[in-house]
Amino acid sequence: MESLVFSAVRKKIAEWGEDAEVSVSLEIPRQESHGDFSTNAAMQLAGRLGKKSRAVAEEIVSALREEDRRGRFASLSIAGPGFINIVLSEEFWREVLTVALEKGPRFGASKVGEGKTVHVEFVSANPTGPLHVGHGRGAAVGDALARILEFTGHKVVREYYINDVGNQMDNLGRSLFSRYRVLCGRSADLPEDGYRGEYMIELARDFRVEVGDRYADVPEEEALPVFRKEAGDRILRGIRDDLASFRVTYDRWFAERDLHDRGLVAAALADLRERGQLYETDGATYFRSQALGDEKDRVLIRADGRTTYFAADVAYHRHKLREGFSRLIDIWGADHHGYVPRLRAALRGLGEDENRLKVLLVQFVTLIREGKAVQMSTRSGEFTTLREVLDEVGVDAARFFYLLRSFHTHLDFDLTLAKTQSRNNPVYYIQYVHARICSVFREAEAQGKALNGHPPLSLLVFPEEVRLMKAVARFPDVVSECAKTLEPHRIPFYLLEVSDLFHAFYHQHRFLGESPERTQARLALALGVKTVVASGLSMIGVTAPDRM
RNA sequence: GCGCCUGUAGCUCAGGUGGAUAGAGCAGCUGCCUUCUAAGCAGCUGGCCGCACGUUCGAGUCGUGCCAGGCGCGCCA
Repeated sequence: MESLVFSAVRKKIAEWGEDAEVSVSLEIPRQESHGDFSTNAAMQLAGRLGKKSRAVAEEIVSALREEDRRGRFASLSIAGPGFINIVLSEEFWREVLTVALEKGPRFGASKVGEGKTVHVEFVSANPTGPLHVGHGRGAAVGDALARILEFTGHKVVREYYINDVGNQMDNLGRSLFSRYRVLCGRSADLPEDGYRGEYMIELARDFRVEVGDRYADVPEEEALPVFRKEAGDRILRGIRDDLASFRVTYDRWFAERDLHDRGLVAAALADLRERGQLYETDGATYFRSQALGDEKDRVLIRADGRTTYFAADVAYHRHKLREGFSRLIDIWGADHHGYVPRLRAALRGLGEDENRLKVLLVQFVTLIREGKAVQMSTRSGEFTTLREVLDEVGVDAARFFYLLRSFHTHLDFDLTLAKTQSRNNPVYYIQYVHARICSVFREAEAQGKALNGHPPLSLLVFPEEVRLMKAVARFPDVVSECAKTLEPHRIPFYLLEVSDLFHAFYHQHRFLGESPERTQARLALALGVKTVVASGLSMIGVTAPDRM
């Protein structure tokens, strides 16, 4: 559709013998009265040709008229400084609606990603405590992107990287041991930087129910391996359950431990060493990251011989690239942004194409309740968990609110608004469209007017009807735009637009009670709307209810 | 000090590769339910797009410099 007009304009440019370097754009004007499409071609070309832009526009318009053998252009006009405004025939939009009805749930699906494999790593919170609201945003964004990429033909692997190695796990084990000892009636102090959240006490209680006081008097160093593992495993299980409740599932859970056990960290280090990227100072092994764009060189092996977290991460990304993914997408919290340059440096140091890696930094979330920010602090264990938010506002509202904002900006998550089951809540506004259409279909069925055969779409002539057809037709472009920019928030915004148009139509016109032909045509239109709404909602992981 | 993100209506935010009169929700004010779901519709009020230069036919959008907020700058993960 767009491409049709575009190529026609392009062709004219070529006929003039101009180099095609001129940047000509074709866009959907903000103002409805400026047509369905608009191009600035004449203004771009006028300077080059040394002619008046309106004169150039005249020539392009007449050329377009010749080109248009199938009568797709309802009108072509020149406006302002030389814009060419194009109005497509209503027949054109009916054709697109027909396509939407034929394709159903596959409408908007594409093959742009065919043959491409994408690895999406997201959340990957350390297994030291339950997921909080910030993780929820990463989960919503990562999952939505995965769904969008799949819909556009990519082969997607979703992965959770588990940081189950390092000081923090010892700390976690000690914290659990301490809580456990207290429950057993022994005295015990929490470690200095121990995890002091309420959940640790619950974990200790659960564990004690299973093993009794067996470890109560075992020396800490001896008990530690057991407690470290128990704590990590149990917390990870909780994370997995929370994510499942949030409708987020993974294809793989990748443990950092495995990288070490399989020798992948050593292999990555050896690789870098061979490429001359390492050197030693003060007993530690450094990576020459500064020369590759980082602000300074980074330690990979500490003076005491242990590898750093960064070393494992280098190995992890090297491993993923070697699996052959066309593209790696890492979704991180904004607090990790300083880490990006060193990781890119690592890829370059390994001789890999750093452009295969895309890191998306998701900005922070502030919970708002009754107009005031809810304070959070992971250290003291006082934070709002994802679970609590889900219990309070529900999965649909939570996912929707997380995705309603571009992840580049801070998110104020208004719990009070998300929770209201009223007209104020935009989730319901959209879901209501779906429920209303289903209701209409039920009623049509009951009256023996169900949709069948080939509805006479030529009866769709009212402005509200044409606007809806255009909105439905835009869906494939919205989806592919999301896949290109990796910006899922465009989906909810599109859905809100469609919903606006539908509710306006619904209020002004009736589906049933018109002539049988008109009823058929409008039911077809409703089905088209239902299709894109259901499809769009599924893209962001929100349900499309049949009734509300 | 350096780096990343952000600055648009009272509040929260949209504004495809620069385009024509800058949009939505909330909040506030008016109207509309004997008709397929009022979780809805129609309307009103509300703007120096942080500030200043620059690029050009044309800037919320691009560049530079300020100002403000958030987040980072470990042989932690």
